[in-house]
Amino acid sequence: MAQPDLQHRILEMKQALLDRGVSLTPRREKLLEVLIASDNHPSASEIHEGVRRYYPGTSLATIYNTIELLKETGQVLEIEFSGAANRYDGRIPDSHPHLICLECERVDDLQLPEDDGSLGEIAKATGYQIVRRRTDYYGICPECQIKQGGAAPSKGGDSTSDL
Amino acid sequence: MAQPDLQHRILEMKQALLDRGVSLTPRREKLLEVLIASDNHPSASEIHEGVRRYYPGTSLATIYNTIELLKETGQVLEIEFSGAANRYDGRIPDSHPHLICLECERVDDLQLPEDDGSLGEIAKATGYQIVRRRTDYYGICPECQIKQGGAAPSKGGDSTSDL
DNA sequence: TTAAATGCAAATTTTTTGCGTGATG
DNA sequence: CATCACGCAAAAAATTTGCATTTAA
Repeated sequence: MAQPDLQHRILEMKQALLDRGVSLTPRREKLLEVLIASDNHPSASEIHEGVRRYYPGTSLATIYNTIELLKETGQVLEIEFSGAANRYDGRIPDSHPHLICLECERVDDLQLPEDDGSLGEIAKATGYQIVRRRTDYYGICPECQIKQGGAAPSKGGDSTSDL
Repeated sequence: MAQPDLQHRILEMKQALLDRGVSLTPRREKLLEVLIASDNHPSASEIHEGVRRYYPGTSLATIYNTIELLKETGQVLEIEFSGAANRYDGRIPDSHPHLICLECERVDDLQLPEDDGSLGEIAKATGYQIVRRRTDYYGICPECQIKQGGAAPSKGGDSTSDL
């Protein structure tokens, strides 16, 4: 759970905060730990609960406040949702695609590389100055497929091509 | 403004609603018109204002209600945002990429084709049953670049490769 | 006349903000 | 002692829901 690269990420984030001139309070350090330890892109509320186990008095506003600092320093990727709470990716803070389960709301990283070359082409074709890309794949995760009574996901089942 | 294909889209949407068994009330017909007439992916509130010009008593709840029907019949694409209102694409209701201006919040369709073949590969690689994809490019639109005092967008300027 | 459509207002949810207090360098 | 961190509570904003009424097939 405390893999070396995850520890390294925590150090990176701490350094980024220090470089920005803010102080590393115990609550903030704990927040970084909780964020990085989570396997599933936690929401602000989930981070709050995690921090509260160690600092029960912590308020949600402080969580949002610190997340804002992390966003400003490029140390966390905010995955925005409309009806639901936003989710945060501290392990890989740069834009990358995600898989989102419509059933259980889990968010997984997608490891396949994106075609970054197309960004330049799109800028050229549209005149937009492009800052970042968001790509999400919405579907049903393997666990939820099983729960729904379907056969095993079988790694290559019939993917709907509904889009 | 009332291009033939746009008229056709309205007819398609009406038929889809009828097929679903709901009635085409005047308010709903006007909503379709407003949605399709808008060049810039209107929000529920903007649609509301448009409908209100003809039916002043219309409530926002009715707008949301009808949008929900359109979503259920696959006749509108909802582009969700966290801090801001969701936007709706009735002209092209199937998943396709969008360009979103961080400055003025305009939303443009991106015409470049997406690689749909990769959906199957991703399903195979992850076990997810994939339903749809969302791809958004966030940046600064040509107009806002000019307003910000930069040189003309020049169709191919330095696109930031920040992501 | 039965069910659907609608307006209105309240409720929900997430995130932000204002203000006062306390810790810290 | 001046600033930053923080808790608390209120505010904001978008969307949903409950309920009563009107409309319409």
